Amino acid sequence: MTDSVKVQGPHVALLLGEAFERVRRATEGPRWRGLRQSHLRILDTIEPEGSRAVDLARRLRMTKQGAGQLVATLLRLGLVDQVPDPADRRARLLVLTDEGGELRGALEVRLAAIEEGWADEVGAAEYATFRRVLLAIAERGVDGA
Amino acid sequence: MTDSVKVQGPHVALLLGEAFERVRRATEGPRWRGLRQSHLRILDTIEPEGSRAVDLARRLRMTKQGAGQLVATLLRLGLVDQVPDPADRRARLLVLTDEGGELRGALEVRLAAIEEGWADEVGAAEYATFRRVLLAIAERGVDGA
DNA sequence: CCCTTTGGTAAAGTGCCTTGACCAGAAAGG
DNA sequence: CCTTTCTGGTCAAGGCACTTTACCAAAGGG
Repeated sequence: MTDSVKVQGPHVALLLGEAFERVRRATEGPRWRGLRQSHLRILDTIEPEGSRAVDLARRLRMTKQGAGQLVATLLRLGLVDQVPDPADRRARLLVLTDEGGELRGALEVRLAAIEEGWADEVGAAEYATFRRVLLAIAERGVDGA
Repeated sequence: MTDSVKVQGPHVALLLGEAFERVRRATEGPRWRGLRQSHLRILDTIEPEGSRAVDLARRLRMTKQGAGQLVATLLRLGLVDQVPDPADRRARLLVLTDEGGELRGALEVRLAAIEEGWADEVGAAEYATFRRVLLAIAERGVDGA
């Protein structure tokens, strides 16, 4: 029984899109080897023991071909490496190189700094709430989709 | 003096990206004429008195050519119309057709319903906070970008 | 009148991503 | 075993939202 919050102002799609574009701009560009958000997501999703391309694709909700192309770029840049999967001769495990790990670490630091800045502006408690709701939304999504 | 919220879990870029993709999926597809988020943003940005393409481009942070292409699609679909700008003979004002207005209205209704659903799940007060912080982030952005 | 600025268009290219087709190894059934 | 099906991966082609480069025509100020 929500008393109908009667949301106003720009709608969520615009706000989320705008906010996302802000972080995107802050985590792309030459300082990050020119990688796009999708590359960073791949980098971020690779597990310590190594991940198969098809698993990355599934988790990121894209085709294995799409993921394969992003991985190819990361391979070319020397940020990830391929090792044969001992459990399946078809598969290859993707692992971060030292350089890839460093980049991923730098990304985390950068994003943490951004979040700190935001928390400073709106207040720690408010930001904590924001993050909690955002997490819920990201996980559960939209009823009709 | 924020007592250093020490954020954890998936970082903001992932969360915002995921949340945005959710609303995106809920506002695209055949039910919406197959238009993408960028088309809907154009539709949403057109002002009642009519807007010039270059202004839309500026507000949406893209080149006028990019905006022009999206507008061309909307023209072809009969969702917007062009009228000469009385104040500048080079310019043309873009206005919503009845059909375009209806689509925009339907989009607003859909998004409001989504927000209602979220507010129900996390609580009205929490959602209000979420929205306020999101608005602040979307407006102010990131210090270093 | 220049000359610069500005709204718009045209053409070509870029890059993320998709679909479609295919191959090689795996997995399950006789 | 040997088939059938499934699955991890790659190659090739195309879609599509953009961008860059180049241009035209009107505006507007010295």
